[in-house]
Amino acid sequence: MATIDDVARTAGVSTSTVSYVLSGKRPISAPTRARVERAIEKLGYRPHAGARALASARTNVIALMAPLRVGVSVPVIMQFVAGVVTRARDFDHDVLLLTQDDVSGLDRVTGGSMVDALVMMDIEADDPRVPLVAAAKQPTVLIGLPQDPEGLSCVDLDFEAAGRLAVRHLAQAGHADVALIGSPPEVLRRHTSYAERMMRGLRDQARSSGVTVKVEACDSSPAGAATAVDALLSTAPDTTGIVVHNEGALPHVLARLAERGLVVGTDMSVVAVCPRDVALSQRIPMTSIDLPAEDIGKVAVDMVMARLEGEQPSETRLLAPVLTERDSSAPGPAADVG
Amino acid sequence: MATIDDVARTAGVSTSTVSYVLSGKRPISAPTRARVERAIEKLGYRPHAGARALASARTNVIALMAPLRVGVSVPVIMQFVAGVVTRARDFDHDVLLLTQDDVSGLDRVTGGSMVDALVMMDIEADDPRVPLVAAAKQPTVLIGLPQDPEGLSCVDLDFEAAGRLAVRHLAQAGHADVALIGSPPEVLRRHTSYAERMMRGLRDQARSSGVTVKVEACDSSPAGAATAVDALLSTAPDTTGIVVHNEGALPHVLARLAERGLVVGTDMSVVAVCPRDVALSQRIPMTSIDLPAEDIGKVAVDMVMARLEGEQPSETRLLAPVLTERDSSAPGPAADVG
DNA sequence: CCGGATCGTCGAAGCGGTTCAACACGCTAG
DNA sequence: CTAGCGTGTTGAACCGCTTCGACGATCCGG
Repeated sequence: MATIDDVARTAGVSTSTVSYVLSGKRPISAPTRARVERAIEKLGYRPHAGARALASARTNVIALMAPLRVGVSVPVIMQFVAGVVTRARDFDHDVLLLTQDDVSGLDRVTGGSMVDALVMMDIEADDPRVPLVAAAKQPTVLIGLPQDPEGLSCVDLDFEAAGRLAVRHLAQAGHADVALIGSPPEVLRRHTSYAERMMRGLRDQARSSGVTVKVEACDSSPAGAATAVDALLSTAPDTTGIVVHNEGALPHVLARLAERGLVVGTDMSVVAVCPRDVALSQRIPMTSIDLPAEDIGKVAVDMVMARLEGEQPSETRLLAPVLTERDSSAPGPAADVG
Repeated sequence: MATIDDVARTAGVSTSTVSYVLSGKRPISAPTRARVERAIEKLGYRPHAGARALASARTNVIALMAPLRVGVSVPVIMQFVAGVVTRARDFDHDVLLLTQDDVSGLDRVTGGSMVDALVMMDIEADDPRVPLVAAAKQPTVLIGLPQDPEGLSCVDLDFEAAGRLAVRHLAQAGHADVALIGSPPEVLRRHTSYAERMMRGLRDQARSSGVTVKVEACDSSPAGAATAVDALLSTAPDTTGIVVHNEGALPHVLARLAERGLVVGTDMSVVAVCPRDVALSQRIPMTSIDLPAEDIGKVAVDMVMARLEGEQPSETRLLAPVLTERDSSAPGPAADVG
């Protein structure tokens, strides 16, 4: 591999000049720049990342900590990841991937100066990683909200608003009894905050819209979905509107409703909270509140980069939910008959 | 951040001694080692990754190039990734994540010495990335097979054997007319080799088992699956055994079969080629040939690490397929009646 | 015609590790 | 008693790049 000295020699300039051509931090005359660039081209020179990191205290790498295994729905994770990686490239950064459970990885990458910044997904209410990154010298952005987001940078969908929006949509369509089929019990147990925020919004809006709301936790398996649907329909048989906030369970919920002879979009209105493509790949196109995972990932990177440049203060950003009506929801019992 | 010199000073030794304590490359007496370790502990010292990379020409990072977007099924990708990341940690390496389409990323990370080695997923027959990594100084392992794997390291499921196994299973169960519902057309168009290897094995075994085999490409959408099923059943109405090699389409294929009044596991035997958990989360537990994505990822890392240590020659490893009988396959028309 | 900016370039000092040759020391063998 | 050896430790060179202070040249106004 050619070094910067090789380039300098073949261009007939000093190494610092080459460095300045590369970084643009000092003015270089056009002819000199041209000679240097020709030399770089000719030698196929690539700056050594380690040397650069050592000298400049910048790695141009950000760490992304993602849950590679359980619970959270896989397509959603991938979209977050895709968003983060592509946006990072826009800032000329690469992404180092850490798994959620590798808590010591935080120390490793921050303490070892392997990365300039961190993005962490799937934050729990009382997340053990939060104090660690708060102590790190690298800025961090959390995807999801911990108990106390004070002084931290966070992004997420505004699930509380999403809950309100879903209920408002159903209530306005004339549904008087609605339900949530939500996250698996273990997610609730971990107090992943989105589930709780969702429920809060749901209940708020139910109260002010004057509708009843029943909540069922739901395993992502076919059996779990069946159990939840059955439980719901036996304890709240008047339910005509369901919000499903569980991508994994969604197809199985729909299957169970069908098995019980309920036609979604006619007998039962269903609003899904999930990524657009998941909503579109069900047996019928689902009315849904989009979970813009890729966008959230991108925003996370934008925020972390902002903090890396200027000394932006930390902030938490909640993205407004958007509901798209498709074929799975329809007017309910109390609807004005046009 | 404390440096190695700080540690040396507080331990009362030279920096090289600290370095040797850390690396174990020279014998250090117990008392000295203890003093150094205490100092490290006390100062919370972490070696600077960049400095280390510069001096040792080793980054302890491997690059993983994964398709973060289309085509290939998302859960499978995640399992590959999870396998790679966890196994990399066993070798004290971290993972830098590149997207498939970021071809220039290869140059960047190899030329810039950002990584010690590479793992690339989703290799196509005539993959443009192959010549690039072949020219790189870092060893590379491909997940999937290019046209000519000569001189390259590759891992994959032995799809040809999987095809044979699937047909043999169905043929032995008494099915005389079988079919493949396979990858989306665009995957075939890219000549991703697994699809072709699968078909080859399928046809080979069909010939020697004396059964007919019909092949349908299949989009992963509900509509695509319906089209494929309908086409199959109209052009080959005698089909009683289907191999589905398309995780995304699998649920929709099953749904369409049900819509047409065919009971899977009775009227129609279906063998899925997919990860175990996908097979288990369908409407009924599927007889399947496991696609051990996580294992493949791990093997890829093992191979790449082996090449990093000794000067192992490159090799290609095909994992033997395993078929697990569950509820979606049953004896067919020609079965001996017990 | 001179003093002082301005512009472009350079030299050298780090950045924080690894590693090699060398050395001090206490032993054993001759 | 000395030559020779192994063990444990050290000093210093080096890895490839960034960046700061300085310097020569050119240009301006006075």
